[in-house]
Amino acid sequence: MSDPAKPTSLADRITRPDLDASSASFTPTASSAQGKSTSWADEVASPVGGPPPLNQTSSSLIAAQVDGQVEALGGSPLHDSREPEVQVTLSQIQRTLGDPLYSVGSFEDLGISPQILKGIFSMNFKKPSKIQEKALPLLLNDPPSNMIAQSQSGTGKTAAFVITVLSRLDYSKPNQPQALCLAPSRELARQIEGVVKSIGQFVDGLTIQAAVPGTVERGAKVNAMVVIGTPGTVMDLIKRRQFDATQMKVLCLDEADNMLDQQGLGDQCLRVKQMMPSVNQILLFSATFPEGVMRYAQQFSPNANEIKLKRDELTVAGIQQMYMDCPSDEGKYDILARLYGLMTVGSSIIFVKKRSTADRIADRLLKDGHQVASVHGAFEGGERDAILAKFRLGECKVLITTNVLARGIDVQSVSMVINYDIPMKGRTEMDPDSETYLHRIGRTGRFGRVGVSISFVFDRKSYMALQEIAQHYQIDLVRLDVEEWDVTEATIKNIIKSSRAGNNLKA
DNA sequence: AAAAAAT
Repeated sequence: MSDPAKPTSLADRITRPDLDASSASFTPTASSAQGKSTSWADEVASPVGGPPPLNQTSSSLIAAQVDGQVEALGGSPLHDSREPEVQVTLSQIQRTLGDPLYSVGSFEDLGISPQILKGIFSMNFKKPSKIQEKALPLLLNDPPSNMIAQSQSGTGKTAAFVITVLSRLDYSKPNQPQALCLAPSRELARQIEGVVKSIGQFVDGLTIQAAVPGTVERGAKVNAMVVIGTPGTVMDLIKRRQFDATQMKVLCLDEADNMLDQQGLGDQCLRVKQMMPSVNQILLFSATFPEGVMRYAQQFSPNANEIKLKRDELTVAGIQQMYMDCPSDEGKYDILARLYGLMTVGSSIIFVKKRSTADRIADRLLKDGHQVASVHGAFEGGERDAILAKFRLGECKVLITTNVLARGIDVQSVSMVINYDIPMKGRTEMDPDSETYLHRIGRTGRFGRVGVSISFVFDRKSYMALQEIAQHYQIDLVRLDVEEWDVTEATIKNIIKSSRAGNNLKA
């Protein structure tokens, strides 16, 4: 699409066939439209063959938008009017059973036990979120039916399946594993374990156990009613006969698209499922279900009721998505260091691609006098638990990590997420990873709060990757200008302050 | 490349 009749230096540099500035999802800033900045990203965004880009974003506008969002939250961040409508598809079986497809207005209407209800309210849940009000009647209906449920990050998927699991247990068999939840990382499994403990704290006789590396001694038995684990460890324990899975009733995969898609993980999940002959309810939950994986998911969880979202309904409105273009790959570090002050207003997570980058950046920030921690798969299990515990407590406010923490982790004080490296699929580095992007930024803006995500781009490839992600979700990203640091800083600060106000609403 | 299992 670049015009060969106009072989400008710009066109030479950016041979970009499908970029049309008029349809680009990026929102250029004032400086780019004025041609003031010389950044290559501006050049990409400026007309190659199309009309000049619109110029509508200013920091004051951003601040106003964010203020409006905080306003819209009202008194309850748990009840977010911005959540999109979900599309519910009933399985054939469900249709013949009559129509349980109503929304409950309150947790009391679900008919769950008073003990579980007490646990729900003790977690400060007041009303069911959109996904909860749609999914729970189907999940709790008898006989049990399978479910594939999609909902945005931070809208209460975990609580939905935990309530279901607790409602399915036979409390006369305290030493018999009856429900299994699997997650793609140790940290997420631990977190779910915590939610089960919280919601189940008033349930008499409930037993809960984590099955992640290092939690089950060799030769010891897994004999809790609810087991939460990672696939490898669980498979291992079943094979060694430390874990009797024969009476298992409910199998739940959190981050199901990741669990079924990823080579290795998918195999392990399938094998675990095959070792559980009496399972009668298979639950798959995620914020993302790419089409290819969805088909496999439907095989894994046959005849499931489905709750789906459209692609452009996946992003959470409370997350202000921004980007910053950096002078070079190495130049990203200086920008990051300059952002440190803002990162500690709330808590922040910095995502990088490689473990080695996480180590390198963490070391350098520490040397430069900044307090940060890093965590990734090379750390020993106990150490990983300890670092995350510190982060949750706010004792450590800046965490540098890999995709290990991209999914599911719920730390409500996180007001900023930085994509130091844009997430990419595969080894070839050609495919932007839209799903991982969405999950990463979903670490902030949870349960109706506001947050900021800043993605670093530094060359044509990284810019185009981000551009593609923005187009995938049909969203605008706001450009932060390195040249106008004061404005940039004020803009971010404004949003983060709103985020903290949002937190206070909960109290 | 990272993750998830150890061996």
